[in-house]
Amino acid sequence: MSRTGSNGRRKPPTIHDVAREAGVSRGTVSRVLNGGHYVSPAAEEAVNAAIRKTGYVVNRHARSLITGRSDSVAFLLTEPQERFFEDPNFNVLLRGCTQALADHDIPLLLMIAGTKDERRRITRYITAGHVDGVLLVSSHSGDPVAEQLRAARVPLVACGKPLGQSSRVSYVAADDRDGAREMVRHLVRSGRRRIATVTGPLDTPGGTERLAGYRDVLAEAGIEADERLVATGDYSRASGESCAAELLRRAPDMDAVFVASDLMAQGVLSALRDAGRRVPDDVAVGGFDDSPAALDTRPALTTIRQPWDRISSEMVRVLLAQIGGEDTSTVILPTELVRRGSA
Amino acid sequence: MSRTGSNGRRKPPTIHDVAREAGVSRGTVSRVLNGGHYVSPAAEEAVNAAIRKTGYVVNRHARSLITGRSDSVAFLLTEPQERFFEDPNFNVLLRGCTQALADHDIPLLLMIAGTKDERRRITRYITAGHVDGVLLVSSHSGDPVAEQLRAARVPLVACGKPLGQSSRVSYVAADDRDGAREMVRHLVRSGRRRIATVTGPLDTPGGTERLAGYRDVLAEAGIEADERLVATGDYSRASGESCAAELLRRAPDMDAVFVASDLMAQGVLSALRDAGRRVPDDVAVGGFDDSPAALDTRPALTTIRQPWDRISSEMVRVLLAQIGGEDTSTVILPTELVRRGSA
DNA sequence: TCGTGCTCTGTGAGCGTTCACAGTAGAGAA
DNA sequence: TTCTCTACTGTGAACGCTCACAGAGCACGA
Repeated sequence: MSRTGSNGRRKPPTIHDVAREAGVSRGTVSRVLNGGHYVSPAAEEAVNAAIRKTGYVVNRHARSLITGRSDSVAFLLTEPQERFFEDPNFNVLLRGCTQALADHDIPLLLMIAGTKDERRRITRYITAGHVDGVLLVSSHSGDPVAEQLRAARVPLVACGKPLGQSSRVSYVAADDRDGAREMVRHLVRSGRRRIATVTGPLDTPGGTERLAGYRDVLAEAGIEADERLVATGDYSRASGESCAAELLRRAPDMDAVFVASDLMAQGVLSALRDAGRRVPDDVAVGGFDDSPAALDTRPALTTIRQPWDRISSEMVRVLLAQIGGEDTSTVILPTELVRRGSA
Repeated sequence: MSRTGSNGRRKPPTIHDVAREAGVSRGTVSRVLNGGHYVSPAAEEAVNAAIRKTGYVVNRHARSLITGRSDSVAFLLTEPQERFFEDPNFNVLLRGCTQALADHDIPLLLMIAGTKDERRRITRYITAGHVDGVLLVSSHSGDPVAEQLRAARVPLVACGKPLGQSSRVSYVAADDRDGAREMVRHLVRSGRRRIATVTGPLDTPGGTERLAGYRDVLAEAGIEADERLVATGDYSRASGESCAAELLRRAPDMDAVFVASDLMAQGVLSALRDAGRRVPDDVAVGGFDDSPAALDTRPALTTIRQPWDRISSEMVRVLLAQIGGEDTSTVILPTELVRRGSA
C-alpha cells in the first residue's frame, strides 16, 4: 500500500522516491513511465513494483511544464447552459467526442461558458495552457471566443461553420445546404407545391444554409418563391409551434413544411394537429437532425440525418492533427434522408 | 498587441520577458500578479503595461508545480451520460455550483465518467493534481471513485449521502427522510388512507430515506403498512408509468401516491389518466424535487422542494474549506412542501 | 549618531518532471 | 586486437514560476 503515515500530511511520492525504491535512476523511471523503450526487463519490473509500493502518480504539472502539453482536451460550449440540456444533439456529440478521445486515452473536460464573465475566466484558463486543444461548440456568430483562442494559438476545431469570423477557424460540419436540398426535393417529388419552411436563427449556419438549400430547390423546380412561406424560429420546440401557427395564418394553402430542426418539427406537428390538419395527408412535414425525438412523434418524423458519429470523430481527428503541428482545413460531411411517416 | 511573429512559432512570453520589458525583476512581476502588495504604484503600472504589450499569460503549470494548487475544481459525474441530460436536477445543481465558484473566480471543469474505463482515466487525471478538489455527483452506492479519491487525499464533497462507504466522505444533502414525512403527512391530513409509494432505486439514499420517511408517517398515523402499496422505480419517467400501472393492479383501492421524484410522478400521472382516475379527486399524487417539470403537469404537481441553490452553495463552501485544510463534516438541509393541484 | 521599523526590490533556490547527452558493457565484424 | 554498433543507464540542465531571504532606502524617535 501507500507510504502514507498516520496523519496523512506526508507529501506524495515523487519520481525520486520511486527511483530510490527500485534502485535505479530518475531517467530509467521516466523511461518506464513513457513507454518503456530502452529499458531492461529487470529494471522495468523493479520500477513497476516500486510504483505500486509507493503509490506513485505522475505530477502532471511538472510534466506539462517541460513537455508543453497537458494531454487533455476541452469541450467548450459557449451557449447558455439550458441549451445544452435541451438540445439532444449536444448529448450525441459529446458522447462521440469522449469516445474518440478515449481511443487515445485523453480525458475530455467539459466547460460551459454561457455568460461573458465565464467566457473570460475559461478563456484565461485555456490560454494558460491547461488543455492542448479545444473542441468548440457554439452555434451563434459574433462569438469572440474563437478569435481569442486563435490569437493565442490554441489548437481549435469548431462544430459547424463559425459565421462572421474574419480569420479561418477549422471546423467540421454536415452539409447543411445539401441536406436541405435533399429534403425539399423529396417533398417536391411527392407532389407538394406550396412548401413552407421554418428556419433556424439566421445568425447560425444551420439557419442560413438550410434556408439557402430550400431556395435552391424551389428555383430548380421552377416554383416561385413566396416570402409568406418562410418563418424564422430559434430551434426550440415552442418556436416551431408559433412559427407553424403563423404560417397557417399567412398561407393556409400550404401543403408541406421543411423544418430546420427536429425539435421545432415537434412543435410544428402539434400546431398542425391543433389546427386540424392531417400529417402527411394535408401537410407533409420534414425535419432536420434525426434526433431521438424524431421517433417519438406521431407520425414518426421524416428527417435529414446529421452524421454525428462521424462529425465527432472527425473533430477529434482534426484537433489531434492540429495539436501535432499539422495545418488543418475544414471537413464537410454528407447527410442522409431518413424516410418515415411524416412526409 | 502581442509580439507574435509572422509564422507564429514563437514561444509565448514568460515572466522574464515581462520583467525585462517593465524594467523590474521577476519578483516584482510575480507580486503584481498575486495581488500587488508591497509594490510601488510606478512599478505596478509598468508591469501592467508590459503585460499588455507582451500579451503575457501566466503559465499555470509552472505556478501549480510550486504552489501545489491548480485553482480549479471538478464537477464529477459518475453516472451514464444519459442520466445527466435527462435529469433536470443536474442542470440546477451544476448552475448553482458554477455560480458559487464564480464568486471565487474559480473555473469549474465538468467531467462525466460513465464507464469503468472513463472512471479510471478521470481518477488518474484528478489524482495527478489537476484540480484542487472534487464535487462528486453520483447517486448510486458501490461507487469506488469516492474511496479512491479519498485514499489519494483529494478534497471531496459528495452531493447526497454516499451509501455503503466504509470511510467518512463529507456530503451535502437535503433531509430526504423528513421531506418524505412532510409529504405523506400532508396526504394523511387531507384524508387519504390507502397511500401508495413509488420509490427510487434502493441503492440510492433518495430511494431508501424517502421510503423510510413514508413508513414513519404511516406508523405514527396508525395506518397499517401494506407491501402491495410499495413499488420500486429508477427515477425515470417510464418507470413511474409502469410502477403506477402495477400499483393499480395490486391495490385498485389506493387513494394517494407518494412518488420519490417529479420525473417519475409525471409517469404516474399519465398512467392514472390512462386508467381513468382523476387527480386529485380519485388519487392524490405527491412528488419530490420541485423540478421545473412539476409546473408543466396538469394538474400541477404538489411536491417537496429540494433546496438546490443552498445545496450547491454549501457544497462549494465545504469543498473550499476542505481545500483550505479544515476538517469538514456533513450538511443536511431542510426541505419544503410546495402545494399545487395534485394533492 | 545609532537603531528600529516600514515599504519596496532583486536574487537564489527549488517545485517534479523530461530531454539531451555522455558513458558503460557486451556482441559481433574487420 | 581494435573498432563499431546496439542496448541500456545515469546526470545535469532546463521548463516558468513562487517563495524566502537579504538588502536598500527612507522616516522617525531615542
